[in-house]
Amino acid sequence: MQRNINKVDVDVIHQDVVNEVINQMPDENMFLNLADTFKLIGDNTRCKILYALDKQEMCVADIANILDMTKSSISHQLAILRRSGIVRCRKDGKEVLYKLHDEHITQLFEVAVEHIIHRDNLEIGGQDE
Amino acid sequence: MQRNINKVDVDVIHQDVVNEVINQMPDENMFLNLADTFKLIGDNTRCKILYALDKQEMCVADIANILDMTKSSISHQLAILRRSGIVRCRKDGKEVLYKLHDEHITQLFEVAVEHIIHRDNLEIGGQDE
DNA sequence: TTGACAGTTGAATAAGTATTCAACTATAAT
DNA sequence: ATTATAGTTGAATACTTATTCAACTGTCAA
Repeated sequence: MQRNINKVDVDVIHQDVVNEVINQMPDENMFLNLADTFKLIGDNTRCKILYALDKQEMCVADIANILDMTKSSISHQLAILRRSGIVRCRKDGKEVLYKLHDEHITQLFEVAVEHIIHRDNLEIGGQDE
Repeated sequence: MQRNINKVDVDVIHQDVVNEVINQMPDENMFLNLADTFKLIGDNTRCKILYALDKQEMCVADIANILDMTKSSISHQLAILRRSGIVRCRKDGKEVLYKLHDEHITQLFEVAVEHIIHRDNLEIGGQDE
């Protein structure tokens, strides 16, 4: 990871640990991509849209109906998803049909659902380890 | 998924499709949890912190050094991660040592990295498929 | 007990963003 | 041609949130 002007307000506590971890860190660009990817999915509306499009190719009006929202807000969110490349669309007469175009998104949802279930189980069961 | 007051500004285009997808949608709460989970990881600073803590248990000052940021901002972000339960901490003298406490986060990173690499390959190779 | 250090915290600021609204384009039907 | 419908888009608003700053707590050493 690239190091710039020093913003740190402390001396290093464990220089060896710091050095070792710095060597294992990917570059700044990879983190920007990672954060952007999660940010993209990290919105209630976009979560629902992606989940719905994973089941079925659909037009904007249908998605708006399923999510109980306006066409405009759905269209705005679809534009964001389209620009990022994780959904594709095609015209069919007056309609525009959207579909999911990324097998990894489904995987991310599956892992996250596991995470949530696991976390909630721990909460109910109390703090064992 | 629960349906409330109607915000939709369109009639349903394909009622059968809409009904089928609605039946497959998880409840609102699951989507809130999903979005919150991704939102948590969807930040450049928190991405780096989690990635670093995945390698090594560390104190706040070390993390601040690795990310080249102030202790204060790191501490704020660690508090968010701690509240969500994906990191744990323990005191050791004057230091507070943090570590990752969730095996799924590592998995999410791995899938997301695959996604990014796959996406970038497609961009370079042009629009095949 | 005094000083130094590691970390936390609350308030303020600044930057980002989701939704709304209104105006717009494009396609289809009469 | 005209009208209705599906969808897009830009600007405005309201809301969220990351970082900074300053003051604070708790722990260790002298």
